[in-house]
Amino acid sequence: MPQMEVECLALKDLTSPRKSFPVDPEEDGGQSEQKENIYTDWRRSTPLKSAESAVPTSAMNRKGATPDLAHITPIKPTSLPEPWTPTANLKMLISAASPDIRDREMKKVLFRPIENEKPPSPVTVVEDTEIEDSCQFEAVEEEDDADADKKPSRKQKSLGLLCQKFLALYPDYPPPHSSIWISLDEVATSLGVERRRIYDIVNVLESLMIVGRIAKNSYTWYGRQRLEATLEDLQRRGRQQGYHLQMEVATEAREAGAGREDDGAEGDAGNAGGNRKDKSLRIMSQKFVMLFLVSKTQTVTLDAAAKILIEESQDSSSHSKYKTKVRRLYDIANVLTSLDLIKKVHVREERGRKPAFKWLGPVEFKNSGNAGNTVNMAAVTLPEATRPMAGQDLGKAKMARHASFNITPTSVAIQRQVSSAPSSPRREPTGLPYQPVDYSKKTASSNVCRLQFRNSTDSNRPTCSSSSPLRQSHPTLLANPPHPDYLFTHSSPPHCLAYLPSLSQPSVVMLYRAQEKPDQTPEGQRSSRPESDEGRKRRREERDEEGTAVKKKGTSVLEDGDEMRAEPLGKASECSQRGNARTSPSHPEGPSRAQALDESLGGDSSSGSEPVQPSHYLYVPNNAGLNGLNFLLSAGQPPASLALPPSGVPTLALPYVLVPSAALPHYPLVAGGLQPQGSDGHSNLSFSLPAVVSPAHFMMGAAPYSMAAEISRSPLPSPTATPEQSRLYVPATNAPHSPSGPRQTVSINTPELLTPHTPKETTPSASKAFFQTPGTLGGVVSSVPAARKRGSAQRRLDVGHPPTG
DNA sequence: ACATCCCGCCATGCC
DNA sequence: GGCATGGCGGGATGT
Repeated sequence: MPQMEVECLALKDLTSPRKSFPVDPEEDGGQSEQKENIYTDWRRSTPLKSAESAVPTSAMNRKGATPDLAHITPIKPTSLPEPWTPTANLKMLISAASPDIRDREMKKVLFRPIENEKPPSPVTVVEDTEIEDSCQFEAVEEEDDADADKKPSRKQKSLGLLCQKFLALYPDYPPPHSSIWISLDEVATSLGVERRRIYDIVNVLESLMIVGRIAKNSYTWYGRQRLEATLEDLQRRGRQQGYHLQMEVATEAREAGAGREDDGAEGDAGNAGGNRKDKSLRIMSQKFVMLFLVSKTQTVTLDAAAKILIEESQDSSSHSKYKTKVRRLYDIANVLTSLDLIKKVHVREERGRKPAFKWLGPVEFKNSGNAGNTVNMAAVTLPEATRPMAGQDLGKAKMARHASFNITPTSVAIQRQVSSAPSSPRREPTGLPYQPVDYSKKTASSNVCRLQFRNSTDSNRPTCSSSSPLRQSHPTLLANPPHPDYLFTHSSPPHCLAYLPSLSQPSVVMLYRAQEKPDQTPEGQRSSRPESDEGRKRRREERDEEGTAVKKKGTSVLEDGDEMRAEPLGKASECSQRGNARTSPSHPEGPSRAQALDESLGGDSSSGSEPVQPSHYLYVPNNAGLNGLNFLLSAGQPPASLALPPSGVPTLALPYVLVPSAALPHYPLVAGGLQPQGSDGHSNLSFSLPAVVSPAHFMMGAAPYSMAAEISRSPLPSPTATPEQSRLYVPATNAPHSPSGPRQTVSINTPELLTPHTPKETTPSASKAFFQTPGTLGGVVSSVPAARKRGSAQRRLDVGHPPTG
């Protein structure tokens, strides 16, 4: 049974011998709270998006598995030959795959999108940077294999890239109840970077509640579920703090306004001024975001931000402070850029241009009432327990900790308790909710998350995001399945059809009827999708475009220093273009994946919504095991609906059919190899499938995270499977690669075929390189491991004492 | 020359 | 004192 279920957990768990998680959620919670380390098992299980497919590498299991150790920060790495890394399996798989292909794909993928999109556009002016940036991120990894090793360029090591890799490891919208644990140490190892870097990323992510700190070395991944609520909250706080005024002022003269900003808050107020925390990147990140959210133009120059954030009060230090601040802002900006929340632009001034960042995220929140948003976002999806922030409550509480935020505690910042030293586990009443609890339960059974289908009709949107019909229909993972047996449950009558009793194998079958079009408007659909990679990418593209446009305009428009002015234009344009995304209250985030998908597919994106055929999705169990799985495709929905992210990122919630290779014939696929049968029910896949037939499995569309996990976990007998799987799991990175111009169809990889083409798949994640920071890791993932790199300090220490285990 | 920002020293704070 | 965090800024890299 356990096997069957979809797990949220990482493959590791699976792989690891002791996957079972003994811990009860509650228990943990209690104890663990106190002890950071307690979370032992959990941590281990950090599920990565990337999922390593379960490689037979039991060996891979984390360090030996000493439970204790495990949960504890793996400080001294026992040098195991291979430390378990979240991505280890993946890497292995990848490795298995031909490197050549990988590389090729990677490159293609990485580079293309951006290039394609932008190239034509004349816009050179302002944007350039943007492009560059994006390129940076995207460009990365591949090299590693070959030459990169030698010399990872600086860009390859950039925080932004690293962040993307990090993000790629986890789903944007994890199933509500599922908790995804993140072990900083593991992540650092898997990404091949030193912890210090991870802290930078995590701090920023934490500021947006994308992750939450649980204990030392342990974080929980929330993904973007709470993001909107968090942003809303930040916006509110920003206004309360008068940032908007400052922004205005700052632009022109930082004069007056500047002084008062929160700095005061920071510095003095409660914070005890001295706390480091006050200066924390986390807080700075929130403030920085606030600036965008309150800015009319939503464009903030680095300079202005730095000034505002600095207590200007101090002249003396100001200069050095300024520099430092700017440096930090770059760090933050890199992370935010990776999240697609901002993009770099330049504001023109007389003298020249000033670096600035433009907010790409949602600005308007539907429910102005904070609660509202949150509700949508988090609340709905998340079970109460989970619902994190929905309430500001939590947030407030958390926020309260920081003096800086005294004003309005917002949920947003999850403040780890300040007090909590690094080590202290902060446990918030609700904050953590998800994680442990359900999880453990599941885990007991084997940590499995079950998929649940929701009806579109249901009001609630499925998780996080907007309500898109698709999304709704999509299965989501449930933390607590009513029954262990069921893999899927359908929440609402309408669509969800069947759930399968637990099958012994990973194979699952699900039938589901597609609903007709959801009530929702097309937009809704789009928006619905929490933006995942695709969405983001999409947005990104759009933005770029708009940006371009804007810039063009902007160029003229922008005047010195006024970022703001520029903004308006941009905004307008944006609105027009993709109004939904941003503006639309409901979908602040942007076009949904579906849309993206559509577009990418070439299908009518616009229509995207439309045609939902009465689809039902089949999920075919594969007794055979993963090997058996060949396909996952959505039967009913229009291709468009399938959101295959260009990037290959898995969309979490798409309905699919999983068909065994044998079965394929039965299902008409239009795509590539398949014949278009088209019988209605089964839609044809418009995307091209490479070789559909391939026995190997391929998965179309991203599987829900959980699913992926599931699959992955299943033992893959055949090596072949692995590579693919890996792909499947491949998380979508953030948009780094936007779909290249052409919509790529869904790329399905056949195992053997792996090839190609489909850049999407190839998402960076695929390549191991992707995960590793160039340079850092030796070729092998594990390499790092032995000793995670210690901070310099530690290193020093180490020098004295070699790390013991 | 200037913009970025990696790297890692070292402070902070908890145990 | 050990360790986890993370502030900070020198100096390297990119353009």
